[in-house]
Amino acid sequence: MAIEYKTRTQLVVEILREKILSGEIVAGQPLRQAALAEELNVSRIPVREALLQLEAEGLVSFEPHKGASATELNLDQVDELFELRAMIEGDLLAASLVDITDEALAQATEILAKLDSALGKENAANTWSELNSAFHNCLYSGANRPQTTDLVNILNKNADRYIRMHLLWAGGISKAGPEHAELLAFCQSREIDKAVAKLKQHILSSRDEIKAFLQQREQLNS
Amino acid sequence: MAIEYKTRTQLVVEILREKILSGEIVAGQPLRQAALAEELNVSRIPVREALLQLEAEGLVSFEPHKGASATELNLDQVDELFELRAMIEGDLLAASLVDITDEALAQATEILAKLDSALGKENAANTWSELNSAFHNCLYSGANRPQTTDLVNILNKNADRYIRMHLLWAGGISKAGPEHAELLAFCQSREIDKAVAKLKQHILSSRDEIKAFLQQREQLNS
DNA sequence: AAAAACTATATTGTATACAATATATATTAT
DNA sequence: ATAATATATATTGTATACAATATAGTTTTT
Repeated sequence: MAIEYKTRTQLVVEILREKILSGEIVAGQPLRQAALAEELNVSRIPVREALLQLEAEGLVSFEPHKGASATELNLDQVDELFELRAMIEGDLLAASLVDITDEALAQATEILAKLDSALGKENAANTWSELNSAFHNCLYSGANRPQTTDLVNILNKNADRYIRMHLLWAGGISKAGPEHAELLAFCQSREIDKAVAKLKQHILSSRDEIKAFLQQREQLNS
Repeated sequence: MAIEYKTRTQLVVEILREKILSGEIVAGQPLRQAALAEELNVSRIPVREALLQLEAEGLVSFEPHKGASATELNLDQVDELFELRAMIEGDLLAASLVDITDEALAQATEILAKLDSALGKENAANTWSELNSAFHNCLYSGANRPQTTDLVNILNKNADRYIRMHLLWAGGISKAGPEHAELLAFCQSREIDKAVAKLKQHILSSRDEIKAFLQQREQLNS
């Protein structure tokens, strides 16, 4: 595997994204360019460029002269995000299943096995969300819709924070395991309608769990 | 109306976006940072930041160490983009019509009148796309889905290039006028299903016209 | 004391200068 | 002559320095 030399901007993007997704950088808290630059041993230029890119991903809000901060979604926004995902990913899956390869399905099966075994272990949240994203992307690989796939991945990066938080604090998406297996079964038998329905239900049920968790936490803080 | 002082980066974003949408900057042609900086009387820093923002909008592709260029959509990508729009905007309209205000509908009627009268005049492409976007946003205003609305606007910025090109070179989206009127009528009578169907058909028919135009132009160049 | 005006400070925005990388040209080896 | 290597040039990436703006604190005014 060739080592890819990245620009400092790219490195900063990756580090900051991970910190936001993992919750190390708390939403709402201001992101001072100078402080980040010193911490990461770069100048403010790559930090600024990284913040702009993260803003495009929806993870950061950047106000001129005021500064940047990690974005925080309220309950309504979580609702909107997951419903958008359900619609777009449902459509993408339908398009994909028409001519998905057996190879892609086999790969999805492999990833699913890893996913299940990852759940109990340490550092579960990080590996889980990576594998989860790989699993879904595998199922969408037949669609041949690069722009839609990019969009789905951006939306997922946003949802990822909440999924991870839920995994860490509440012990995980309880129904995700069996739902993934059922989804994959419908894909393998090419039952498109059932697969799409299962996928949507899967996304919306994780939405419900996350909303319930957020609501509960909100009450504790008030 | 208060004068808003903008950063140089914001100004450069607006100027470059307009140049790309209007076709002054041809797709594929490299965007040299130094040249743009000199032309716009700024340093390369705001130019770089502007290019990054435009990349997030999908108007520019930015490769590390290689440079930036305006993106060019091929036929498949046009297809994908417009189908994505049809799905998302259809859903958004359905949600909006449930509790859209009479005020918003009245405003849409006003904009539609301006749209029709703008078609013949000079500078039609610029004002048309602005009014067109305002008209659609008006119809979606009842949905109260800020994230989806943002997304729709980004997708529209991308589609806009093709719509403008088509307006300029081929005399316009021939069916847009009557389609808009029919769409508005269904919205006013709150016939949600018919309105959504009309909207989707409207978006997809503009896709067809644009694809036909692109195909024709491709044959001329080969 | 409350509001307004004026500092001082912190922070962001941008120009300049230099470093790193890629591309084009020239040189050498086969 | 062609391919490979080396050099020069163009272009991008990033650090530093300075300018502009916003914020916090202070003083002045009412």
